[in-house]
Amino acid sequence: METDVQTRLTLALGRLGPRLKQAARYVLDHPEAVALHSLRTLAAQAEVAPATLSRLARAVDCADYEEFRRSYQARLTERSFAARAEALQGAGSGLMRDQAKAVVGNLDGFLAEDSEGLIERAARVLVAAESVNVVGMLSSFSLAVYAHYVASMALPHWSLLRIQGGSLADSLYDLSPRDAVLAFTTAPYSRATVMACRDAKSRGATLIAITDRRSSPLARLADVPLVAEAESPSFFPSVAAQFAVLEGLLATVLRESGAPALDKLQAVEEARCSYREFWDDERDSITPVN
Amino acid sequence: METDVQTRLTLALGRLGPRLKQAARYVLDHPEAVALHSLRTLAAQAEVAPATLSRLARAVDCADYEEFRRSYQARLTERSFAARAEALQGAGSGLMRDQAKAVVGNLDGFLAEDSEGLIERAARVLVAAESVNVVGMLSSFSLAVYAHYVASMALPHWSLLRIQGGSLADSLYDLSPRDAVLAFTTAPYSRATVMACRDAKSRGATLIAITDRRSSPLARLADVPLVAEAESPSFFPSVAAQFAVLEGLLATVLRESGAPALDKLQAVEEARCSYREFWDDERDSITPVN
DNA sequence: AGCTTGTAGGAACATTCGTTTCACATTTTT
DNA sequence: AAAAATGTGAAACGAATGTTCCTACAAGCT
Repeated sequence: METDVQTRLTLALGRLGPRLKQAARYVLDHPEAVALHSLRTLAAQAEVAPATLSRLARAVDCADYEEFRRSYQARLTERSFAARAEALQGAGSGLMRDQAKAVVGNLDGFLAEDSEGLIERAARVLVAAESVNVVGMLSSFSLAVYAHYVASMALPHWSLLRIQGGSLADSLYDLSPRDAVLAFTTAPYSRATVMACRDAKSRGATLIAITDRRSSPLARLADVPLVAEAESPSFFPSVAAQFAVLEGLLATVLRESGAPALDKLQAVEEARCSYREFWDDERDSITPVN
Repeated sequence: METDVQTRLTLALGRLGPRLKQAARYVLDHPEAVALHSLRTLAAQAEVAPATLSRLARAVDCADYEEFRRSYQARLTERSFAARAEALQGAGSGLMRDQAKAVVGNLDGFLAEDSEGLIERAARVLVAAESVNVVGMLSSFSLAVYAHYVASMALPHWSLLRIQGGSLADSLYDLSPRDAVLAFTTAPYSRATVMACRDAKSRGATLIAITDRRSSPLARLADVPLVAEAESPSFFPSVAAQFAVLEGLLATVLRESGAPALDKLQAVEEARCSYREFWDDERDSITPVN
């Protein structure tokens, strides 16, 4: 039986001690590092004693650390052959590659503008606002969900607007000029979202919009329009680039909100330790099926 | 002026002595050998004295042989979009720019593997499955929401698993080996998601997982693991790259499912024309405020 | 011829490599 | 509770690494 070292390593994870497991994790996540760096530098990267890696190699039935490493070198050369073949093949069949290229292109388009300045302005607005109302429908709903999730960990004055009774505009009746709206839309634009934003603006609220075109209804309406295209090789628009923009915005907001927000984030992180613990504990009892 | 070492080597070929030229030829023909083997073994392969390689490194303006080798290691690690990621760097050092770089980096990490093959395999599973169950919690919930949204337009046998009564495992009781699960997780891994997937696997269902590390519980459990890192300059993980992967997967699934799915998509598109119309009509009446 | 210049191989060098040993801490068993 | 078994890090070991001398050789010049 000639199984891959990477596979053997995965299977072995259960019966390894804590430090060996830590080393194995690092190796699983950074296979190329094994091939390219020395045992000692790899140990430093994994924050593990050199001897641990030597032991790890033998824990997966390698005679040597050298044998262990050779298998990763092989992996790397094979991979590069495959990549070369892929590159030679060109634009024909790589749907995933096209998708990735489109996403990077969309992101590029956003960065071409004064992205940093726009993000800063948007972040200041969101930090200063008395309440932030997140809106997004259809394909943009996932953006709204994500913004709400991150905010729920550190930003108490953020809330997600949901549809209730056909329209969500009702939720905005009590908006004041000191409030803000964070809205997401891509074509085809949701009637509900656009109407909610117009309503909010009419009440004096500040509007931050992440949208796909400068000509979109929200881009024209927004005080700070963040435009990232949704180009993709397939029928439906891509939201990945807009997610990147949203993440950048959220990161900036968290930085600007200072200590209180970060403290709260820390607290929530700690509260989640059970999950992390669970991950460590359970991995032993999970039996691979394939 | 920072040209590639391989290029500099080609240009230098003329002004090199016979043995140095012989060494240079071997290096040009076997670039990966420089990255993977030691100076001495490489010298043996090229049938050249060790010192010659040391000299060769300096002949192309490298301070060290180590610097020389590093450039070849980078070549191997180099990911298709690395150049563009570098280009994104630009002058400013803003948070948004770092975020964008991280996202592109995460995406590259995925493309570096046999991404196309994995996506194809995953797509075939999802198309063949009798039912597809989408699972994702916490920050990954947005991915699940998006997958469900796209599927709701064209793929009738897809459904989104939600928490009901504390656990979502209940929804999986009737899974058979002909069903599939599409799961999303990033650290900290949701207990509910992992348990649901273990349950599904124990019932024989096929598991497709988009996750952040090869050592994550789902990567180990999955029949087709799609690993895109969630690296980001801030505290919370980035899901943008995973969205790109998901979009690529969905696009492939739609292509594979053939005419029926596309017809349905078309129908839904038409049903949404009202929105598009609305957008066209309203654009004139909305007055920009900033 | 003699002298200079440039190139290459071999040996010695300090450094770094992977390995092993041993002592200590932790866990499990008796 | 004591004892055995296991996992781990620090230090020491020989082997291998990359570098730097030094010498030998060949070609070009006066």
